[in-house]
Amino acid sequence: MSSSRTARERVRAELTREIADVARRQLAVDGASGLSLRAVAREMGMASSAVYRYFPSRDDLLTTLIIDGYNAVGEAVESADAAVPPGDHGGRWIAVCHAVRDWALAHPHEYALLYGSPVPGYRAPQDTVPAALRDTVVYGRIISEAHRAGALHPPGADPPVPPSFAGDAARVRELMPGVPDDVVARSLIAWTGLFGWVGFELFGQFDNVILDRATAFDHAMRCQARTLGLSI
Amino acid sequence: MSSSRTARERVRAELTREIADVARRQLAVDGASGLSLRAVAREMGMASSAVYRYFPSRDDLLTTLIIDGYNAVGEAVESADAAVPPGDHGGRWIAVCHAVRDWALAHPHEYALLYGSPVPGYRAPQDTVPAALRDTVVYGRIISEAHRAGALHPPGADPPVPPSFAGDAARVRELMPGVPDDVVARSLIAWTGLFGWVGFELFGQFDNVILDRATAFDHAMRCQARTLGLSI
DNA sequence: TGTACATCAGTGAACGCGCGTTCACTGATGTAC
DNA sequence: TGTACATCAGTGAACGCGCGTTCACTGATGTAC
Repeated sequence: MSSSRTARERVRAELTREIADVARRQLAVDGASGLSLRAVAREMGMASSAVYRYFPSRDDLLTTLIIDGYNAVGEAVESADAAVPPGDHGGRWIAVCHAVRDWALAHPHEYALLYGSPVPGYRAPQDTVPAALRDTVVYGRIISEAHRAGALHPPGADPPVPPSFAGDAARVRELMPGVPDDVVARSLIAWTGLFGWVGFELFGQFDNVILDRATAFDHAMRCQARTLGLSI
Repeated sequence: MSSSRTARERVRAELTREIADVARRQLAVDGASGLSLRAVAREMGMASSAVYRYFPSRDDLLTTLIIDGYNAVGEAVESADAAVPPGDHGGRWIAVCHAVRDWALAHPHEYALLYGSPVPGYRAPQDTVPAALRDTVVYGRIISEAHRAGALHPPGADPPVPPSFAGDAARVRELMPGVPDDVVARSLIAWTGLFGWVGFELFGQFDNVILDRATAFDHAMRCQARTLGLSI
């Protein structure tokens, strides 16, 4: 009977999800290298060997968590972007910035797993790539649309783009169609600046120095918008 | 005899240093969470318990590595800065950027230890703070001197600095005396942008996208210089 | 609808490993008279 | 200068722990006739 077959499969899918959830909770407490299959099994109330019915190894579990994490950031960024009128490109940028930071503050260990030091001994498979690009796609769309709308007015001339940058610019341009090389360069700077700021805040570099972090962050990202040529 | 006393003390100091060196080498291979006192002892050819004569715990060893790491970056940044004429503030900024990136590429795991996700279960003591600020001090001096020399000409007006930023700006200003709040804000952006870029490059976010990394980095930091108002 | 068989989930014991840290000890090095 | 004593470095065994992964197994669930 096909309905009972899907019943078994549904249970399986649910348990798989539950294991990932438990693992994510442990990740949130102990960090990536503290994640262990045995601890997950313990919390699930099952034998450690049983987990292997669902994930063939610890690394596979980790890969799942990474993909889920990228998707979670991606979703947060997508809905933050969608909540702003499409023509308000500066507002969309700011919304995306706050979405990234808010998610990072809410899930620090998960953020560290995605954007921090790589887990020793673990090499991410290519499966993570599409999920990893989800937030970047949104960002690219904002820049691309702003450019097409003629809404980018950077305050000054950048140094001339070196010709050898062309190849990299072309690859990045797949995410922001129609945008010239100098805008690509500026966009990269703003994007890495966003994650650099969030990383500094999260990993302790701002301790005892920057205290009113929401204010500083918001202002910094508004400055970035200005530099990008977006009006806010 | 005081000379023999210092002889013993010299041996002790040397062994302490050697243990740290071995640990640093292992850190470079396995990353921070792969560092173990037992493995260090093994490579030193001594009993694992003997290491406790030199470092009271694994965390103390880690603290030493962190402090040494910050000092190494600091030194690299200091000498890069010193190699450029003091009046060439833009050149000094670029030199500092490359010093940070070069050091990071040469010591990726150590960089991750300093600027990446914190090691789970380890809390850095306050002893690391002065070393951690060494590179920042150099940066602050460049900005401060450029400002005093009237060499900062940012290309456009930033959004107005929110009044609640004043406290944080004052704290940062201890590292860059005499600099107004808006310059402080821009400086923070460029600084976090530098580390954000290096982090992206080191932790794999640029894989398959940015390939000619030296070119892209150099150009990006030159753009940052322009945004800061430095001439290059 | 009922029965024989195949598939799958979960168990529990085991393998082999490495870790941080403690502790009583042996020798060697330094100190005081 | 020589001897008795104190300090220190280093040993090796042990404690107690947790880990990833394998494997032969028991039952339960699903399938085919």
